Parts: sequence; C-alpha cells; structure tokens
Amino acid sequence: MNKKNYTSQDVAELAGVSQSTVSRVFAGNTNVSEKKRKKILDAAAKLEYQPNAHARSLITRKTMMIGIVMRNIRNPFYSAVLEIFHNRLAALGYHMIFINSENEEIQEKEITQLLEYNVEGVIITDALLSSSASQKFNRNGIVVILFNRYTEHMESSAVFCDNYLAAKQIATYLVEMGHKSFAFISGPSDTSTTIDRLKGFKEVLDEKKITDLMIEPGNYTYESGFKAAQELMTKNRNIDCIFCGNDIIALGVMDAIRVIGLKIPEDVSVIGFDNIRMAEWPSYSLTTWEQPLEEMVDSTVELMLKEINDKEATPQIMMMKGHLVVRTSVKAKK
Amino acid sequence: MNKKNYTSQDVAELAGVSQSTVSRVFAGNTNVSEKKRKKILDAAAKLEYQPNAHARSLITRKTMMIGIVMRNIRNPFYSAVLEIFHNRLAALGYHMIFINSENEEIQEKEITQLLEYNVEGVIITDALLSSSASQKFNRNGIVVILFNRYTEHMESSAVFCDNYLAAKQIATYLVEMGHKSFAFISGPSDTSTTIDRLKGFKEVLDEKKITDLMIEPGNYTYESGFKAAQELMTKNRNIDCIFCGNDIIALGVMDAIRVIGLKIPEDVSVIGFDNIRMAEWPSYSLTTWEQPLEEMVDSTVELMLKEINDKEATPQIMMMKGHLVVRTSVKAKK
DNA sequence: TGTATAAATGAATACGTATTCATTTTGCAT
DNA sequence: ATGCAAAATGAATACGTATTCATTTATACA
Repeated sequence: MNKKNYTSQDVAELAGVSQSTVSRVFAGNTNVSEKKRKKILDAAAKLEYQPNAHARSLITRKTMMIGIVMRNIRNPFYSAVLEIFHNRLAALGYHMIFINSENEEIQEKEITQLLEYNVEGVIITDALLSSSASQKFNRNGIVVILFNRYTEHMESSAVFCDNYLAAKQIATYLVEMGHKSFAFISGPSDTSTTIDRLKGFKEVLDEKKITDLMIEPGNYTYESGFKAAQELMTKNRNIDCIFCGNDIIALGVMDAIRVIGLKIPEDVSVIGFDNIRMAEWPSYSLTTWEQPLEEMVDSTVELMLKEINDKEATPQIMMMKGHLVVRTSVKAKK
Repeated sequence: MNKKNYTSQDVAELAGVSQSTVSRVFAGNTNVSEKKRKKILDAAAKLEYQPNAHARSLITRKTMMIGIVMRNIRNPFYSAVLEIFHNRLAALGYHMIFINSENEEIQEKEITQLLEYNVEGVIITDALLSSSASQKFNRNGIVVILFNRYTEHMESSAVFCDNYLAAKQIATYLVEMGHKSFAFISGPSDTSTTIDRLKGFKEVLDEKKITDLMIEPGNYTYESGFKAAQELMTKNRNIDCIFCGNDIIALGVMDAIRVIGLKIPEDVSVIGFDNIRMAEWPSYSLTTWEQPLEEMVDSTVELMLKEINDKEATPQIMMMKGHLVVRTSVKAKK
C-alpha cells in the first residue's frame, strides 16, 4: 500500500487557494499576501507536503544535481575529496550523484546515466575522459570539470596541482639532501599526473647530470607500491631514495622496505605526494607534497557554477601550487 | 546558449511514427514491429536522444534512486562500504544520491532532500536515525534500511554484525591468551555497536571473575584512538591488552603505544574490529574481527529490493556473524 | 477467401510543478 | 468617494514521458 504523496493541488484545496499560489510560495516568489502564505504553510505542514523535485526540474530545467565520478574511492585522498566536495555542494543546495567508475575510462553506461538525469555538471576525478564522452556532455549542455587531471584537447575546464613544478621541487630537495641513486614509482602511464610528475623529476636530474634513475610502474595503490618496492630493491640494492607517485604508494613502499629489513630513512629515503592524513601517522611520518585540497575543491566548484550560469564561458585551466611537507622519511646523506 | 535536448516527440517525427511508439521502444515494451523499432532507434541515434529520467519517474513513480547517508567517509571501512554498495546498486540500475551527514543524527535538511527527490530507499550507515525521521520516511513510502546499526523501535529493517557475540568471542580469545588487565576503547556511547560490543566483552570478563577493565571513550577515529591510548597508558601502566571499538581506533592506539616506547604485542596486545585493509599492512598486522562486508551489503540490497516491491513487508533484522582474523598484534602471555 | 484473433499503432491523458497572461483586489493619492 | 497603479490571484498551459483506450493492421486457421 503506497502512501499517498500530497501535491501542491492538495495543499491548495486545504488552504482554499489555487495551485499557482501554493507553487509561488514554495518557489520563493514574493508576490503572495502574508495572510495566504500563512494559510498555505499551515496546510502544507498539516499534510507534510514536499514539493516534487522531478516535476519541478522538468519545468525549470534546473535539476540541482551534480555528478561526481571517481575511481579508487578507497584511496584516502579521494575519500577526502569526496567529503569536501559534498560539503561545498550541499551548502549550495546541490545534490551529488555518486559514480564509482571501475574502469580506467568513464564508460558509456555511466555517461548515459548522468545524461538521463540531466545533471547540471559533472566532476571527473582520477578517471580519464575520452574526447567523445566530453563532447557528448558538451552537446547536452552539461558542464564538465576535470579534477586532478587534464586532457590535451581542452574542451573542459580542469583544476589540478602543478605536478610538473612540484616534482621539480621534490627532485631538487632530494638532490640537495645528497641523494645519488633515484627511483620513481609511477601511476598509470597515460595520466597527466604521472606524466607531469615524471617530467619534472627527470628534468632536474638531467640538469644535475644524474642518470641513476629507475622507473617502476604502479597504479596508485598500496599494493602496487609494495610490489614495486620489492622489485626495485631486488634489482638494485643501491637505491637511496624513492619518489612515489602518491602517498598510498609510499606507504606500501615503506612497509615493503621495512619487511626486507632496511630502515627508513637511514637506508632509503621515501617521499610521497598528496599529504593524506596517514602521512603524519608516526608509523610513517612521510615527507610529502601537500596538494591544497580545499582550495582545489573551492576552485572547482566556483568554476562549475560560473559555467553552469554562463554556458558560453570558455574552459579554464587552474593550476595550484601546494608545498613540501617535511617529516622524517627523507634523510640527508653525508 | 543552452543546447536543445531532443525529446521523444522529435524522434517520433524524424522516424515518422507517434510519440507513443517511441516511448514504447525505450520503455522496453515488446509490442513494436521490428521495422519501426529499427527506424526509431536510427532516428534516436541520429539525434542522440536520451530519455528524460525525471519525466519518466514522474509518471512511473519509480525514480531508480537510492539515498545513502554516511558519516565518517574518511574511515576506510565506510569507503569500502560505499564502493561495494555502489557496485551492487549500479548493477541493478539504481543511482546513488550520496549524503555525508556531518552530525551524529541525520538532519531535517537531509531528510527533506531525499524526500523531494523521491528516492525509493535510503540506506543509513553509521548515522543515527531518530524515530520521527524514520516515520517521515515511512509515511512517504520510502524504504529505510539501517546498515551496521539498529534502533530499538523497530520501524526499519537493519543489517549488522552480531557485535555482542563477536565481542564475547574476542574477550574469550584474549582471556585464553592469558591476559589479565583489560581496556576497551569505545565509539560514541549511544550507538548500538558500542553498546553491544561492550556488553559482550564485559559479560565474558564477569564470567571469568575479571574486574580489571578500563573503559575509555572514543569516536571511531584514529585520533581518538591515539588520545585514548595515551590516557590509558598514563593512568595504568599495567594494561596488557586493549580491545578497540574499530580498526581505525586500533591503528591510533598502536601508534600511540609505540610512541611511548612500548612494543606490540610484547608489552601490550591490541585487537580491533572490522578488518579494514590496513589491518593487514605489515606495520600493524592487526588481529581483528572481520565483518562479512560483502554479505552484509548483499543482504541490505536484497532486503531493500524486497521492501521496495512489497511495501507491506515487515521490517527485518539480519544479524551476520563474521570471524576472528588472527595476525600478530595479540600475544599469548606465559 | 473470409473470419476470428492477436499484434501494432496513435490520440489523448496524466504525472506535479512553474509560469504566463488575464483578471481581480488592494493600497494610495487626490 | 474616485481613479489609478501595483500587487495578488487563478486559469490555463508546458515540461517530457508512460499508459490507457480505441482503432487499425497483421496473422492464423478453416
């Protein structure tokens, strides 16, 4: 037995006014006399009336829904991202449709879902967006913002940390600390983050005429970091510092190195990227690069609102800085 | 400039049929000739037609949306919960509206949001549901399922681990291992999980005539575990084992104990609850109680579907077992 | 070939709201 | 009291789909 959902018509009858007037009250329209407004609100309260968001969006063409597609929600960095996005968007009255993309690239099915629901915008984090998918969103007037990623063909705005610059500074720091033999554990090789971080890192080493660099592929998970470190340490026992594509990799690396019986940072220095909460846990005390998460989210939301309200706005790239957080996982070599 | 969204009417005109027939094709109705179906699908493809989910749900009264309200998404246990729920529900064609409740209790505003969107069901994890809120959902014909929680006044179904039994087995295990001086670090004291875990734990100690139990309040976070352990160890240096309300507390406890200079498990045994992934990281190797997460989610979804399709179904309580996962954070005392 | 029956189709309508437009009421200055 | 502008109101309509009902077309069988 489905309970009856009361409609604005029901409220109107109970309050003795027309449906239009009820609608005006709930749409925030000011042109309603105080007397009737009172009556209507009373009637609505009595019936526990709730406006129907779907009917409303059908006519206003505003759904107040934002799609957020993530991969790897188990990565604490993205849990934090999700939480912050939720807080910001909820404060603005937007609702989040959460999509956890299993694949490297956002899938047709997932796009369709978002299109069917007429989300006003889509935030894509840590998942690649093909050109055709992006066009599909564009054609339907849906704003797309890439978070912590960007694509070459700039149809969408993007907000991310300047990974190239960060990696350069990290490399510089490590060299200054006297390290000679380097390793880099990457994320998936076709993501902009990986490419830029590697590029910046390499560039500095090249400048310093350092050629001793091993690159090990990973996929931004603890397990991949763990395995990569095992690989590295068996291949080359002389590595004295490892730059990890992100913090969760770094944690895996540290654990793997300790399992082997080596010490951090005495035997091997480890440096991460993101500054997730765990990085400061005493078991790890990971030196890492902090991404200015709150600012990145704020910028993303701001950009999104701007583009929602002005569909002609040109896509924009926002590159944030971040900074090094020095803890104890990197040690100066004498 | 908003791009035009094509409608079933547009497709109908292009295909030379009526809107009804187009609708039939997309609603999966079988009574359409193969010839026209082809034509319609071609026309739809040409226009990149997407049915409007809101218009559809207005008439079918099925929104295919499920609300999931969580707190503490940064707790890895709940990240995993979210991921698994998403996978299951997406496979069934349901979409998730994600709500991260900041407060101990689900708020009026959040309830309203879910009601306005006519979600078909709400999954509430780790957030308390007041009786009035629950009634509100019920009156609107919205199914509510509590996950990992239950309330006394049983208006809603609930799925959770048998915390009472688990705590009893944990206590038994610790006693058998020769421990004498116990501590329990709880979650918020008004949650069913905390109450049941404490009850079971205490009961076994009582049976064994053990009175040496300290109880320290926490809130299911790393930081609270860290602080609680510091408190405990300064108050009573003789504690030889700590039962933590969940794993993330346990990690904080272990770190705090190590910072003090004590060893785990030689000086203090630590045991957790949940079996999150980090529990098996070598830095912690935490002995803990595994909640059968996948089964719990499956049961929740199953229950939800049943109640969505039969609103008369009586609320049901599903209590799962789980089992002890022995690692190395608990040591036998001689 | 003709008839009974099933399948396919389209016209019309409903879902619950916001909004336009025409009409009525109110407030206010004279 | 009168007239006028402004505010308030209601009737009607649109949003995009699914569905009912009546009608047409195809199918099967004798």
